[in-house]
Amino acid sequence: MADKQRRKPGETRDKLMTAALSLVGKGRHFASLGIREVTREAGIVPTSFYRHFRNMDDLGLQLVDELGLVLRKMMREARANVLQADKLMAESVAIFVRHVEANRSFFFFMAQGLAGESHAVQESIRSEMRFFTSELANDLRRMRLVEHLNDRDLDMTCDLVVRSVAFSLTDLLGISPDDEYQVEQVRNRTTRFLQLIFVGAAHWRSVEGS
Amino acid sequence: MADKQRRKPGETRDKLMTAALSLVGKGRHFASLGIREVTREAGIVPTSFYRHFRNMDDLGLQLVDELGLVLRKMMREARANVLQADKLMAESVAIFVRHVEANRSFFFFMAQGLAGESHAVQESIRSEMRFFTSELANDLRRMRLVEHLNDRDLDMTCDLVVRSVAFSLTDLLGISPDDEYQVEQVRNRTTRFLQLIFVGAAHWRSVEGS
DNA sequence: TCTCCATGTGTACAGTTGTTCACAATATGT
DNA sequence: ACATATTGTGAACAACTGTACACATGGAGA
Repeated sequence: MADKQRRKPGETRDKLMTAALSLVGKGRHFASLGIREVTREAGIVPTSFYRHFRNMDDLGLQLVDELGLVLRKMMREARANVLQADKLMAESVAIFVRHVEANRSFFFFMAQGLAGESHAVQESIRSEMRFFTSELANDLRRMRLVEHLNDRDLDMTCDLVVRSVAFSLTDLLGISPDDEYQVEQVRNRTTRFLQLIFVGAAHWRSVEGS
Repeated sequence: MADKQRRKPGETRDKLMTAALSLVGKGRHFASLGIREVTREAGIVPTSFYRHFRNMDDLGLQLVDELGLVLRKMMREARANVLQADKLMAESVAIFVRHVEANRSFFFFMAQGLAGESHAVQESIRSEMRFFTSELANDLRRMRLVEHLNDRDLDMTCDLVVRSVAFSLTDLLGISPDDEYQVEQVRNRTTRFLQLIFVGAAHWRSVEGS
């Protein structure tokens, strides 16, 4: 296959991606990063960059792919740990916050890419979010918590949920991860957002005709 | 006062801000703009930049101020035109979309600044959103549409509304403003988001204790 | 009217950028 | 074990960057 890797499978490649991510994590904006800057951070000579990426946009796209893995891991953990329905939202939010803190740079990158980056990166992130939305819809359907909603309305609900959580990401990244008080604030607010949305979903049919 | 202006009150200053905004409107990210680039676009010599701004971050902050004016104008129009409660949300969303199309570059800048920009710009935009949220809460209170909610819950609801609309901004900016079909899609989806939220708000008390 | 000061210009410079090219090292397939 | 394709290196380049300085200009307050 075209997938047989180089001698050490993408060691420098990883170093470059990690370096870019690290710069983003330090507050730099991905759009303002240059090739030389990234290679410098990675401890690599600038020319080597081109062995792995065509340009910075290319690197961005590959970062989105890795971001996808992070998101999937998060989803898996949520599926495994969120069992009883009553704590569903609070726990999901807690898991989300934990993953954000564990992969801060990745989520920085995601938040930045959502608005304004190279159109390709933007579309990829949006696509990841759509995937997340549809998986969430599947889960909810399976848990039989929303049987009165048709597919379209369920999808809308999940879309709104994912968006709200994604927006909370902005809050979360704006505060220090050590400021447990503020983190708790974000957790609570996000949880209440979700509760509000689901209260709306529970009573949605009754006003659908209006 | 310290406000007595230069001979022509901030003509070049405006040219620089407009130039930066125009570049952002063309797809560039604000964080990646340079002084020379902006002055070139404005038809000004690079050195002149320093007569008006200390650096690009400074210019960004002043752009946020102008953005505030745009938002206030939008709010005023909404207040004047949204009269009957039944069309409230659809009409508000329509007004929002119209303003975005009329000031595309400004909203591009806002969407970019929400995540990642200089911390000061980010905080300013967030502050604008908070202001918007509290004004919305005041209006709803005055219209007596949400009398069963206490202040805290009303504020949460409005917060979620503003966030949802702000996220729709991302959708809106991702499509061509001429693609009326897609714009209509965004309008409809956003409206349904708001309806879902308000259905939730209407039934909120009943589950508050849970 | 004269003077001052905010504003705009031109030149200059050292540092950085993206990218090319020829070359060195090395793991892989045979 | 050898040839080859893949990966890393160093030097080089022209283009661009932010910023400093000395200077021109013209409106406002006296």
